[in-house]
Amino acid sequence: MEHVSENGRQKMQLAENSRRLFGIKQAIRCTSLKFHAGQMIFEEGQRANRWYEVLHGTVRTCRFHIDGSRHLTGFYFAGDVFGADYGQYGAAAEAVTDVDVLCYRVGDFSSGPGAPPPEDGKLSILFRAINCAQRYQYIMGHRTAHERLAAFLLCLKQQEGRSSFIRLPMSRSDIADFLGLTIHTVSRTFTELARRELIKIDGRNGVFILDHRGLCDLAGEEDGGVPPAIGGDSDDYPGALSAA
Amino acid sequence: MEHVSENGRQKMQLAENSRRLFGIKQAIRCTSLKFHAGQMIFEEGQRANRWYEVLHGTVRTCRFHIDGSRHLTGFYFAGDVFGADYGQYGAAAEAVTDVDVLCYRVGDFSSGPGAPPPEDGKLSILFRAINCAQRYQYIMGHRTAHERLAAFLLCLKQQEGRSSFIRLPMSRSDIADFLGLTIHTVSRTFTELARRELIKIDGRNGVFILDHRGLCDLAGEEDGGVPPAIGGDSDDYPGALSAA
DNA sequence: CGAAGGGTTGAAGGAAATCAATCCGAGTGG
DNA sequence: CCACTCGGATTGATTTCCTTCAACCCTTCG
Repeated sequence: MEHVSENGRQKMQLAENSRRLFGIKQAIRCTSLKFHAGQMIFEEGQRANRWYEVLHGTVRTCRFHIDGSRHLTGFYFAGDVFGADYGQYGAAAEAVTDVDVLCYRVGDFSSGPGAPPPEDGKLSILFRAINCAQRYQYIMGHRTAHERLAAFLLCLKQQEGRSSFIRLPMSRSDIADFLGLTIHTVSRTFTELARRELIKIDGRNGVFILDHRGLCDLAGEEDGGVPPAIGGDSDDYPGALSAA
Repeated sequence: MEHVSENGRQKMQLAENSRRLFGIKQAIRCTSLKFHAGQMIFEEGQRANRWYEVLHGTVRTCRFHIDGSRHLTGFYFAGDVFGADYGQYGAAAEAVTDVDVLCYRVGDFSSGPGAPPPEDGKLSILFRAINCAQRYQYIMGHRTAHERLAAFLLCLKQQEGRSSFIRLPMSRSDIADFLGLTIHTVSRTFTELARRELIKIDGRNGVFILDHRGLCDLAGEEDGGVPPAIGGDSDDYPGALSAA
């Protein structure tokens, strides 16, 4: 796991080519953008008000743990879509090579005569599905069994609300097959977390979170699974230089 | 990793409650279904013509390697959405507990006056995003470095088309942070795969696939990353008993 | 030419898989 | 009621694999 000291965020230099593509792209307004290798496209935690389609080149999405270690959640090539997050971006996006992308605005997607507001529309269902997938991608990014199980429990706790009790409807075998571990390691790790008084095991199908903060530390997270909002709420492209 | 001999697919017993929810669910037709713990909701490879929202209970999605080992790609609780795949389901869905779900038909989603066909509509962009996420979830389900790298290369090969040459625009460090390994292990594994004559390394940014079949075996896959279509193409609910 | 960054390779230590045994609770039947 | 079985879960001992630490190679660039 590499420790990346500073994401060299060079001056953004993008050739803007805004237009409406009637017929070709179903009348969704999209903007053609260019990024150079290494450039940041959006940051983790920013409001997710755009998403992107790769036309040419390679893009990576990445998250950082509090210890500085980096985890890439995906590579995107020509034809792939990235950044379709719900609410805020769960990972930053950076250009691996020089890239050309199409940038769609979320508002334009679901707007139209009589269209529901974007937050409540039918599209939100799909965004929620994407968020589910990314939530789990994130857990798998953790290296050790302790970190994975801690992240998993924090993820479940989010579902449960504020209660310190977490129901575990699935078997140890399910948890193991999900986290990419064996039931032995899962069981041992549960025991170990209980020994450290981070959790208290309540039968087969439940645990109490005793030390939420400790679990977060172990999982390498700031808080209970949701990355903190660090980006601004501006609707304009952050730091973009309009080449108009 | 558990070896599941047979997915006891009991007689499906679902209380159907078809209706149109105008106003509440944006006029999308959805059906309320019930499944008992352990029941299959849909199979891997089936045509993905429905997706689901959990109302109550827990659902898991899983894939099987050719060696019989199982990998769960996600758990879904009340409010979560699953099955929103593009083309065919990338993983089977099973009820962990007794569950109530809402079942949406893909066709009904994007249909309407003047709507584009579902395969080509703007919604397909979001489905593709979901597929991207799931593709990578699958890779992370592999246990050893050999399996992960093999699955990763096969995934890239899919992008490249039929050529046996794969471009690797990203650094070893990127690959490591993506696969949850160190650059040392990645480098060693590349060398080892080359020694076994499964691949041939071509500089830093390219490899040739010498033994596609061998890589598939190593990755535990049937073919180059895409699960084979095993399900039928019927638009009706497979094996469902209408409780009308 | 020398420095720097990415990549490869070797040796040693540690974490998880594997092999194996035991425990525990639920369900069953005597 | 108790013995028995069965599946899931826990725990211990050993092996395997990956990480870590370290050194070195190669290419690029000033």
